This record gives sequence, structure tokens and C-alpha cells, in this order.
Amino acid sequence: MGIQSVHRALHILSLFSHRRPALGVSEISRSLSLPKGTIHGLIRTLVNQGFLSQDPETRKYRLGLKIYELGIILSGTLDINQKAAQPAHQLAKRTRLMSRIAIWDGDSVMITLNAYPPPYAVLPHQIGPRVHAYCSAIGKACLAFLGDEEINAYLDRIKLVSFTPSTIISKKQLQAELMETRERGYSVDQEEAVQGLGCLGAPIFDREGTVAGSISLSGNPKRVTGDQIKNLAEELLKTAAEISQYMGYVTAALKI
Amino acid sequence: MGIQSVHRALHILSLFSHRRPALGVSEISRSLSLPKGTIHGLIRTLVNQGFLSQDPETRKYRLGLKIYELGIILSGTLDINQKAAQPAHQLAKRTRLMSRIAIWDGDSVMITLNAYPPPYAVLPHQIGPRVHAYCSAIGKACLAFLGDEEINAYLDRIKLVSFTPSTIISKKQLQAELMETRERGYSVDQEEAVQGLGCLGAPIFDREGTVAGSISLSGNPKRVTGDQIKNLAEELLKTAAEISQYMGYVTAALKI
DNA sequence: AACTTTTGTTCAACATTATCGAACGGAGCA
DNA sequence: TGCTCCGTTCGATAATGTTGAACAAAAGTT
Repeated sequence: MGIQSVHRALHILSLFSHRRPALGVSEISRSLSLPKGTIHGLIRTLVNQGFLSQDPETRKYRLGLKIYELGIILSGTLDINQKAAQPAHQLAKRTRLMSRIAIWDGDSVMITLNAYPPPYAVLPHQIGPRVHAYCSAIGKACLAFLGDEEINAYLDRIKLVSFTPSTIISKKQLQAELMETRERGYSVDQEEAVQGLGCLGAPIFDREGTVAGSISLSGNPKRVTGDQIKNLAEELLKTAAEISQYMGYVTAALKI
Repeated sequence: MGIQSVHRALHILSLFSHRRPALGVSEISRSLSLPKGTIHGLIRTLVNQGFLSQDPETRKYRLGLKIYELGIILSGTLDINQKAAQPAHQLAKRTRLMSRIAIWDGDSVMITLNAYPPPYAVLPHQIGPRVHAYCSAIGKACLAFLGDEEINAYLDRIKLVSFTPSTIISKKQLQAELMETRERGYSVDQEEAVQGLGCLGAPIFDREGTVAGSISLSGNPKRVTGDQIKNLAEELLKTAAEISQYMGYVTAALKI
């Protein structure tokens, strides 16, 4: 029923699970009892649109970021979430307990919203999926450790929009800040994206030594200033180094 | 490039955004400059597989739960998340600040993991998307307010697996518990799913008076016992009623 | 180090398959 | 009531995806 090729493509996506997060062409071919050539064509289209991605090492396929992005859009626009977000957060605030929203689906319940009591109750869009790179510690931690050309290309094409009085909106100032971040080893965000939220960020490197992502530490801006900042940054960098190590990164000291 | 019909179907999915969460056939037809008939066929296949769902009122289409589910699988099996989960949680615990993981994608950063300090640092799988209905307050809150036939059908086909010593594994006991929940108006979970986590749950109703979902309150089990339980439940029910009202539900008292 | 097996990938002929556009019925509005 | 816009159905057409064999490149085995 329905359009054959689309049906098959979606069937391929549904094959991925917690237990089977990465699948090869032959594996999928066997699961669907279809020739490898057919599967390959479908997969190529899915990869082109970001619904799948290929692991360059194992050559197996994994779910793509597009799916995650759409999932966030769904949860953000889900009717019950829109209606429940504010009441749930207020309830969490009053009771100082965590509040969650779920919907009935199949034989189990699917959590669609988490509301934490203060001080972790940050603004809804801040919990969201995408954060601007130039005004967040977690974004600057990635950005600062990319190649110089990449940073320049980024600075050329981006528009700097102000969210709080502290947001950096000068490109020169941002570039200086990024260079400082790189020397320092970690990034700082003092209420640049969200009023009332201070953050520290550090890059995470992968096997090839390129930036795989970043880790941040955030909370009351008063906790992320002055003397304490050094201790927190040290903790953060230690954790980032640990994760990088798990990712296969060999530190400069060990590389020799 | 790639397979035309699949390419088009994925293009349709990519059309949805925070600003445009619901789209009609004609709207999509115009966006892609394709005949309505073609779009309809693609959409029907997407609906069949749960990647889209149709609003019975407006007849417009929204993203389907399958997408959300796949998104969760992705974030749960993402390499960097697997490596970073434990270190990030420990960091959050040591610093008593929130820690997050992000990856660089496009010109911004995508948050893939949130780690909260205790007491909100629940177990990873507990934050996940799917929760068994029979051993969680948020699940029982939905289950108890479904129709009797639906409950019986559920009890017939489900297997009760034990997660903690408190998990209910007798179907008779579960049924009694559900009836009690229905009379009481809210559900209780005293470490039935996760050791060290106590929860209360309440149903959320929609326009038609059927269960749309549920809301829970969770934290230290000691906070969810004895005398305090009444006060918390009252708060919870007040919030649930408020959300139900936003959903279009008219309370029994007002129905006359 | 040479072999075998299995993997992902490419390609061209074929006929199955999706596309198209017009027509239908229903909802909402003037 | 008449109008317009919507989602939906359907059958003819040919454009489209499917197929299976053949390729190259890893991975595993001897």
C-alpha cells in the first residue's frame, strides 16, 4: 500500500533501534529481502537529505541529524506540549520536584516534555536543539577550535543578532574573543544568549584531532565569575579531555 | 539525484518547522510545485508509516511520532553521547551545575545531551522516550483512565517484568491498583520503575474527554509519601485540570 | 603474505511503477 | 443558496525505479 520506493525507504529508517544503531547495505538487504542495488539507491537518497549518515570508518549507516532535528520540531510543536509547558514548569517551581508530560502510544508512554524546578529551569528555547554558535559558551567552544579558514568563512556569512545587552555583535570583537578562547582552552558566556545564565565551554576532539563537539557547564552567572571560574574551568577541561580520550583522541603530550 | 519519489517524500518532511508545524496537501503542492495527486500519494505513505499524522479537525498534516522516536534512538546511540554521558553527569554532580553536550552542525551547535546535578539526575534510560505503562506513575495515569476494554486488552497482551523489588508483577494486583488510581484521581509510583525515584501522575483529557496524555511529578521518594502526598497530589491535579482545560476539555461540572 | 569471503558500489536493459491532470465530494464562507 | 477552496480518488501514459550481474575494496582466514 502506498508508494513502493517511499514505503521501502521509510522501512529502512524504522529498522534502526537502540540495539541496532548502525546497519550495512547487505544487512538491510537481507532484512527487507531486496537486492543490494535497490537498497543502495534508497540509502543514497536518504543520505543526501541527511536522514542517514555513513560512518567513514565502518562504512555502515546510522540515523542522520535531520531526524533529530525534525524530532525536536515535533516535540516543540506538539499540541499537548504547547498547552502543558507553562503549567508544568510552574508546578515544578512550586513543588521543587521534576514534572514531566507523556502521551499514550502503543503499549507504553512516551515522554514529550521535562520541566525542572529552579535553578535548572532555563528558558524553553534554550533547552532546544539549536544554539547560535557566536553567543553561547558551548557554541564558541566548537567554533574557536575549528580551522582559521573555517572561522573566517563563518564570520563572513553569519549575521550577529543581539539577544541580551551582553551579546557580542561586532565581528572583530568576536574574532578576538575566539582567539582568546583558543589560547585559554575554554570559552566563557556571561549572559550573552540568555539573561540569568552563565556558561563555560570546552571542545571535544575525535580520533583525527578535529572538533567533534563541545561540553558546557551552566547555571547562575554568579557562580561562573571571578575566582571560581578557574576551578570550574579546570574541572570542565578535565572532563572534556576524558571524553576526547574516549573518542579516540590522543593528546599532544602522548602523540610523540 | 537519487530516487525521485523518495527525494520528494523527504523534502515534504523537511518542510515542517517551528513556524510551520502543520501543512495541508495544497500548501505542500504549491511549495514543491507538484500536482496535488502526487503529493497525496506520498503523504499517504508517510502517514501509513507514522512519519506524518493527520489532524482530524483541520485535516492538515503534522510530523508523526515515529520521527520523535527515531530522534531519541539517534541521540541515545550517538557516539559522542555514549562517550560523554557518564563524564558529563559526574561533572554536573561535582560542580552542582548543569552540563550539556553539543555537536557542530551547519552554522550552529546542536545540543544532544543534558546532564543535571542531583537530585534531578535520574538514570539515563529513565530520561528516555518510552516508559512502561504498568510501573510508572506517568504511565498508570494514562492507563487507568482508558476504557475498561482497553485496559483488559492491555493486561492480556502485556508481560510484567520486574525492575525493582517494588514493581507490581501480578496482573490482578495491577488491575486493582488501576481501579484505585481511577477513584483516587491520580497514580502513585514508589520506586516501582527506578530505585530512588518516587512519582505521582495525573491524566490529561482532550476535547472529546479521552486521555490525551499525563503529567507526573517525581523526585526523592521520601518527598512523595505520607502526609505530603496529599498536598502534592492536589497541586498536581490542579495543574492537570488546567492543562486539560487548555486542551479543550470541559469538566463534568461545567458540562451540564 | 596470499588467499578467500564479504562488503559497498556501479550500471544498463526492462517492465513495473509512480506520475499527472481532471473530476469528485465535502467543508467553510459570503 | 451559491461559491470557493480543500482533500481525495482514479485510470492512461511513459517516465521511473528495479533488478541482478559484475566491479573494486576491505576484512577475515589460512
